[in-house]
Amino acid sequence: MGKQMTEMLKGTLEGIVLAILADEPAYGYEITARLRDQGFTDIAEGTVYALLVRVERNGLVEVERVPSEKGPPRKVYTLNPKGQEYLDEFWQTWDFLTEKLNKLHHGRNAS
Amino acid sequence: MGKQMTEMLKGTLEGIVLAILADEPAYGYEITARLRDQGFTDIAEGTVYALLVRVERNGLVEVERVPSEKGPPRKVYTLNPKGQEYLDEFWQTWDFLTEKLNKLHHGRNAS
DNA sequence: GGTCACTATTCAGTGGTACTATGTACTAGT
DNA sequence: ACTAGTACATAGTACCACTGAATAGTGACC
Repeated sequence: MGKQMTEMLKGTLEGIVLAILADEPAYGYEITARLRDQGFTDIAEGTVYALLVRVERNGLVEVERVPSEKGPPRKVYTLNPKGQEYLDEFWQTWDFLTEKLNKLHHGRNAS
Repeated sequence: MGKQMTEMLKGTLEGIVLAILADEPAYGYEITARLRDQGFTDIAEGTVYALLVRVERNGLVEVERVPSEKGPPRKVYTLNPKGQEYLDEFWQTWDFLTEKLNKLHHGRNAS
C-alpha cells in the first residue's frame, strides 16, 4: 500500500470501522471483507483485529460470541452509546479537516 | 488537542504543509503562524520543525538560509519537483479517502 | 544593564496507530 | 491426509504528532 495511505489511515480507519458498525453489527472477518469490497484492498486482517481489540478495550462496542457453521465462533461487535458519541466526534473532526483541506486544494488564496 | 485530531493529522499534516509551500516558499515559524491563522490553533511549533526536517531529508524541498532583522536566520523552504509530485499523490490519496468516507457518512448504503 | 518579549530553530523522550508475519483453530471437499 | 476457506490473535516494526525543554538573536522597557 502507498505509504501516504498508510499514514492517512491512522485516525481515520477507526472511524471507518465504527461507521460500518453504526450501519449494522458485524464481526472482524466480515468487516475486513467489506473494507476490501469498498476499495480498501490492502488492509491486512491483523490491522482490523487489532483495531477491534482496541475499541473494545476503550468501551466503544459490545461483543457477542456467535457460533459459525464454517469455522471458529464469530465475535460480533455492536456500537454502543459511547461508541456512537465517539463516532459523532470523529465526524466533527473529519468535517473540520476536509473544510481546511478543500480551501488549501482549490482556494489558491490571496492571503 | 483532541486525540482524534492528533491521529487524523498523521499523514495529512505533511500534505497541508507541502500545500502551503506550494503556494509560496516559507520558513518554519511563518508556517506555524499560518497554520494557527487557518484554524489549527493547537499545533505545536516542535511538530512543524520536525516535519520540515523530515521533508528536507526526503528531498521534497530546497532550503535557503536567509538572515532576519529580528532573530536568528530563517530557513526558507521551497517545494521542488519531487515535492510537487509527492503533493499530487497526497491529493489523490486524500480524494480517495474523502470519497469513501462521504459514502459512509451520508450514503447509508444498499450493499 | 538586566529582564522581558518576540522571533526562530532544534531535539530527546513518549504514545498511538497501521503494517508485517505468523500462529491457532474449526469445517468441508477431494 | 491434504487443501482451502473461515475466523481470530499477537509479537515486532516503523512512522508520525505531541510534550517539554533548550539554544540563540533582537529590541524594548524599566
